[in-house]
Order: sequence, then structure tokens, then C-alpha cells
Amino acid sequence: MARPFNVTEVEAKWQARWLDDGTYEVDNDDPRERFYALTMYPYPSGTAHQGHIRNYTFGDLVARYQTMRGKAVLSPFGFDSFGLPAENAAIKAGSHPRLFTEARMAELKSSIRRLGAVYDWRREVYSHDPQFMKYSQQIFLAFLKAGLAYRAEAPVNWCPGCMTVLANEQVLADGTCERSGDLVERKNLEQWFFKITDYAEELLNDIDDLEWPERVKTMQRNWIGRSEGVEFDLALAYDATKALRVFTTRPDTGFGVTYAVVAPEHPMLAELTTDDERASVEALVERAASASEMERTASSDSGDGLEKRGAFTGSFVVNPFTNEQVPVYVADYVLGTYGTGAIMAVPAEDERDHAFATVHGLKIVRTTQPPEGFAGGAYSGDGVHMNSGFLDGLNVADAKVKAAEHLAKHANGITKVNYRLRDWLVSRQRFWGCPIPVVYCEVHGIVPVPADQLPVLAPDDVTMDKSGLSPLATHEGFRNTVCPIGGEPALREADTMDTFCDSSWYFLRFADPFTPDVAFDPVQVAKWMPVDQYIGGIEHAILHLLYARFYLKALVDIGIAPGLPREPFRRLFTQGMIRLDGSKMSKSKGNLVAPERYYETVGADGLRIFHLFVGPPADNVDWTDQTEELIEGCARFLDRIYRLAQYDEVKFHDVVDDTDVAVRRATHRTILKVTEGLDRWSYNTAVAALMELLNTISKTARSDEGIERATLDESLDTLLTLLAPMAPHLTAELWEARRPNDPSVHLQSWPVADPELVREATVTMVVQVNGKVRARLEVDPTISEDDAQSAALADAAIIGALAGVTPTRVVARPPRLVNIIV
RNA sequence: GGGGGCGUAGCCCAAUUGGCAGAGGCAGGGCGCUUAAACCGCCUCCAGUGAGGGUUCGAGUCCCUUCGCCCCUACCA
Repeated sequence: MARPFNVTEVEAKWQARWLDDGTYEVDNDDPRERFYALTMYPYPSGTAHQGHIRNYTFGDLVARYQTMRGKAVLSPFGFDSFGLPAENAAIKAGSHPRLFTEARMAELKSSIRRLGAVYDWRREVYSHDPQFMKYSQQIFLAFLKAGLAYRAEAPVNWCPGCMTVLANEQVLADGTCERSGDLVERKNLEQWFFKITDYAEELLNDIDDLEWPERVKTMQRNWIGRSEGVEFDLALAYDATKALRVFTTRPDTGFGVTYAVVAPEHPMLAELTTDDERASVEALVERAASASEMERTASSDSGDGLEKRGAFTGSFVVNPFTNEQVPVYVADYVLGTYGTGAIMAVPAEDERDHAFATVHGLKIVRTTQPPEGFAGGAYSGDGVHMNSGFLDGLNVADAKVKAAEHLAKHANGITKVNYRLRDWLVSRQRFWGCPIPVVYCEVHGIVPVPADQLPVLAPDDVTMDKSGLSPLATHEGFRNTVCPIGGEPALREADTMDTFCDSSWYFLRFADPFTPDVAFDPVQVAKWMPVDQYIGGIEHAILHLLYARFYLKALVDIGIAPGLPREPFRRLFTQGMIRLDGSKMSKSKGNLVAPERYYETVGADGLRIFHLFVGPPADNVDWTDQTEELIEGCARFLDRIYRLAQYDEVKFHDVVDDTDVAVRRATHRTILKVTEGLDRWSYNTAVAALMELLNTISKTARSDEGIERATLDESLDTLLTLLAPMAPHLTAELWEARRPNDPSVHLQSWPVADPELVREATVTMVVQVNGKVRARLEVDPTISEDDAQSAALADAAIIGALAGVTPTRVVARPPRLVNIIV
């Protein structure tokens, strides 16, 4: 489309100037009130896509707006630059991930700059910076020293495509890898873990105070998955000195326990298994061990699958409520990693147990009276207890208490809280990540790399084939080292850290990237933390945000970040996704609509306005055939401002009249609307308010009567000021042309509405009879209820409508409405 | 299976504590400008809020049922 000004030229001019003049550089001792505006630092995947554009448009708007509100705004940028795609691409291209990554970083940085987003570039950090790595490793070693990092063999999720271990969170619900889509296998490996479970309770409790979207808070709560119950012993029938320990949240249903189940990984399984049953038990265990998580859970809906998935061990345990012997089964619907890895089974009150019992012909005894007409199998709701001895007649809550007391007395029962949350597996068998800074010495075992030898950097000449081993393990020069303690031969750890480790503390380095040798100076960082506004995609609702929360709490506790708040992100905003043909627009799906071409046509400003205007920022955006036209419409809005600022076709008159006052009123009401819109993330309505104002000014200025000059100037200047955080280039350009001797529009204070002008002279009050509008009155906005009522009843149209009937009731809601009921 | 969200005009979306369903944009139509077209300017058509019920003087908004779409989660005992 033809533009009335050279968009490319204007935008390039201002981008260069913002970079040069350091306006958005901010010092840690800035006396102004502080505001930390942070957009999640991106993985460098190349030129920006629409999701980035949307993200950084919002982030830049916040930063510029808060700056105009007089704050010292910390708005940094960096890169989450370690990660699999770079490594895979490098393998494919036969190059080095660093070269690949840095090329992508340059591309992304360039398209972010072309968006007109401004940052304090002095503070740029990226994960693969050796300095940043040094601090990441220092933190790892501090965790190790504090007992928060430990090594353990564990069944892990092995992705055959990525040739690496995945965190539970990186395995999709269907058992495939979130990145490559391969079916994930189970494998036992020695791995590093972070003890995030130590913080489960605090991570859960602190959610309450966060100003985060409710759904993100809910997701985190569910992920942590706290459940209260009782852990107790089921004595073995053949040897009462031994017991199977189980966990339950429903001790009240104890009289209904008709069997017990252990997980295939349970340590007592071999002991419990009798010779007669050994073959079938071993078959089940083998199947469970080799099966992927998906295969293991896939058959949960079919009875056929259930039968295959359980086997009798041949042993019995004693139900501590009934003292009856009940059989012990092994089944893969019980998880070895949760609770005690064994359960008491209550088929009448638990659906899974019910399904299993039905297939295996096990006894089902109801202990809770279901509501009348209940048709299902297992009933897990509240109800009066039955078949339950001393619990009969009690409801669930009361029975739980009594049952727990009984178990405490007779079965070593203790009340116990369990969490779904597992410790964080941080080892990755990859090259392009931060090396874990430990060595393995034959004499001294696990030895931390001494501080003065950090960072441990990977050598460049590493083969990254698909052998399945950590690439670093194959590099003799790196792998073979000497023990820092005694000089004995030692092996370096060959695994690298999960990239979520980097993103768990980068925001702290942003706040103080200047202090050498340590990750940051807590005194400096304390000036900015917590982040006032964090902006990112909903896809990080669980992992990144949970890990970052854990890191900060741990860093405070182990003395690296003393005095800092324990929560990193005070306010969080999660933007909607960009969707094309019903699925998320992403590089991996190959359905991108590149933003670059819009820079040439509608410009960065036009694209920004589109993203702000298309709908609520939290909503998804559907990219359709019509989107092109919507974007052009946004550019047209900017063009109209440009033309008006040239005073094209504008007529002037000399004395301020009523129409001028009306324009001023509209202007000041717009100040309110836009400010409110920006404060409550209603950017679409803020843009709409500006469009409305433009229509008002433009219509008046081009009317035959014309407009008074100072009125036009005030309105136009206000319009430009309010628009500045949204369309920074055009507004800066026009402001400079109009007021060449004044500071930039971006250095102006945010406009304040004049209350006198905002107040309406009169408002229209609707008068209804039985809910139907019968009259409209112009009234004073402060009219009282009585006056509103009598004015309504005195109106000729109303008197006519009532036709002499006496109202039974009059509802007056001044100054909007009076409803007369007859 | 569980949890959350959303259905308003042909389309994207607005609508304080429940108070006249329409702020803005796109598309469509008309007129003006123009030799003509584009651009531009002005005007304009269009829904009773997915469906059904309830509460209320009054429901897009609150409650129940139901349909459709989206997101998260999924043997956690």
C-alpha cells in the first residue's frame, strides 16, 4: 500500500538514534522509582516470528509506558542460547553449534531492533557466554555443597531421536518427546538431580500471593500435586514381623481393602513372589520395564489391557481393619516413584482399583453409601460409612480422622503429605549446554571443580555423532583429567546441564551484569527484584516458572542471594498464541508468516498496532485470509495521523467555541481510557480509543467551521503522546517535526486528564416503563435518586405511557436509568 | 476421566457494581474527489449475544442444563 511518508527511512532513523543516545540504558543507582520489565529471553531460532513480535511489542510497550510514567525502567535483552536445535543443526551441517547459534542470535537481534524495541544492550546476557557459564557452574557447585544437587540412578525417559534423557515434563501425554516426537523409552542411568521437592510446600504456598493469571497458578498447583494421607503397614500374612508399607488418602475406606498392589519396581516384590507365581510376575515386570510410559498407560481403558497388566504375587497381607488376609498383586498402574510404591486397593471407592478388581475377580466391598440412584462402579464422594465396624455412620471427613488414629495405634500409621512433584533431573547427554563442573576421582569420588578453574568449557573439536553417548565423553582430552584434591587420574563429568538451569537465574544477572567473578551482587540485584512485569508465552506456565521460583528460593537460602525476595516474578502476563489453520504458528510446524515483509510495507509501527489491536493480548490470534486487510487498516490509522499532523485540509478559526471544547473533552476522556487500557492489559481498547479520538479531531478540523489552533495542537500532541509507546517511530518523527526544540515524545510525561474536562455536562437518562424505553432525559450526572424519579414521572411521554395507572414500584438508578413498574 | 477458558453483526472485537447491545477496525454498499483508477474523505447496511431454562423491575453479564471450539492435565493411590 502507498504510504504518505517513507516508513523504512523514518523507522531506521529512529532505531539508530535510540541505539546511539542511550535513552533506555538505566543505572542501578538511578534515583527514580524502579520498574523491572522483562520479556522471557528467547531461544535464538533466527529471524523473529509473529509470536516474538507480539511478545516484544507488549514488552516494549510496557517499558516505554512505564518510562513515561517517570520510572527508571530496567528492560534488558538476552538469549537462551544453549539447546538442542542448534546442536542438531550443527550435526546436520557439519559445523559448530556456536557458529550456528551466534548467526541466529544476530538475525533475531536485528529483527527485534527493526521492531523498534528498546533495551539496555549493555546488560545483554546469553547462556553460552563463558562468563555466564562460570556463574551457572558456581551455582551448581553451591547447590552441590548445600545438598541440593545429588546423583542417583533412576529410570529416565530416553528419547532415541534426541539421543538423550528427558525430564518428565518434556515427555508429552502420549509418551512422545515434545521436541522430536519420537516414542520415549525407559532406561536406567546415573543422573544429577536438584532437590526441588525440598521446596514443594513453599512453592505451593507462595503461589497464593502472586499476581499471575489464575490458570497458570492452577497449573502450578496441580503440577506440585500435594496430597495428604496416611502411610502405614500391611503386615505380611506369613511373617508378621515384616510389612508392606502403603500410602493412602482414604484411610476411612480401610474396611474395603480387599487386596494390595505393589509397583513392578518395588524392592519387596521378589520376596513377596512365591515360586508358583514367579513366572507370571517376572513376565509382567519385564513388560513394564521395557515398555514406554505410553504403552504402560495406554491400555487403561480396556479390560483386556488391565488383565495383562497385573499378576498375583502369591503372598497375602493382613488388612489392619478387618484382620482378614488379602492378596498382594503386582500391577503397573501403581507407580514405583510415588508414595511408597505400594497401595491398599479399595475397589468400591477407587475407579482404578474397581476396574482391576473386576477383571481379576477380586472382592468388592462398599464402605461409603453412594447417593440414591448412583449407577457407576466406584464411588469416591462423601457419604455415610457402612460395612466399616467402628467407622459405620460417620461421614468421610470424620471417618478419616478415626481411621488414621486406628492405623497409628495398630499399623505404625503416620499422617503424611505426598507431592506429585519429583526432583528435577538436570543431566543432559548433549554437547551444546553448560558442562556440569565435577570430576570423578577413583580415590575421592565426586569432586567439585575448584573455583579458580571455572568455567569448565567444552573443547571445540568434539564429534557430535549419534552414538548415544554424551559427546564430551568421547573427547579424551576433555574427559581425562586429574583429581583437584590429590592429583590422581580422574574423569570429567561429560553431561551438561538442562537449559532450564540457565533460564532459572538469567533475570538476576540482568539486574547486575557488571560485577565480576560472582553471578551477581545481591545488593545491586535487590534494587530491581522482583520483576515487576514478566511477559511470556503460556507454554512456560509450569516448567520455566517453577524452576526459576525454586532457584531463587534456593539461592537465597544458600547465601548467594541474601536479602532478595523469595519470589522472582511479581506480576506475570501470558500472551496468546498465533495460530494458522487451527494450529500454533511455529518454525517446527513450518507455518510461519514472517514479519519481515511487513517492515517494508506497513512498517514496524503498523505491525505493532495490529498486534495490539487485533484482540485482547491474552487471547489467541487466528491468522486468516483477512489478517492482511486488518494489518493494512492499522497502517491506515497511522497514515491518517500523519496527514492530520501535516494540517492537510484543516481549517482554522480564531476563538474557542463549543466544538473546540468538545474536542478537548474527547481528548481528556481518551487520556483516561488509554491509561486504563494500558494498566489492565486491554491494549485493543486503548488503540480503539485513540482511533476514536483521531476521528473526532479530524472531523472537526476538516469541517467548514474548522478548529481553533491551540485546541488542535493540544489534542494532536496528546494523541501522539498516548500513542508513543505503541507506535514509537511515527510519534517520534511527528513530535520532532512539530516541536523541534522539545525533548523527544518518549521523554514526555504521561498525560494527565483534566477532571473538569472529563466530567460530562449532562448525561442521557433512560426512563423505562416495565423495562421498555419510553423516554430519554438529559440530566445532571450528579442527580439524586429522588430527583431522577420525580423527573421521570413528570415527563410528558411517561405520563402518557402510564395513562393514569399508579406505578407499583419505581427503580431509580441515577443517572443512567429509571424503571417504572406498573 | 479431571481442571480451566471461550461462543456478541459476514469477520476481528467493545460493552463499570446486572441498567439504552456497539467504542474501534475489516469486508460490503452509496456519494464526493479524479479525465479514469488507486489513494483519500464522508455516509451507510448488518446482530439481540450458540441453544434451553431459572433468579431479577431489569441478564451478553449471575445460576442450572445442553451444544460447539480451544488450552492444560491425565493411573500420583
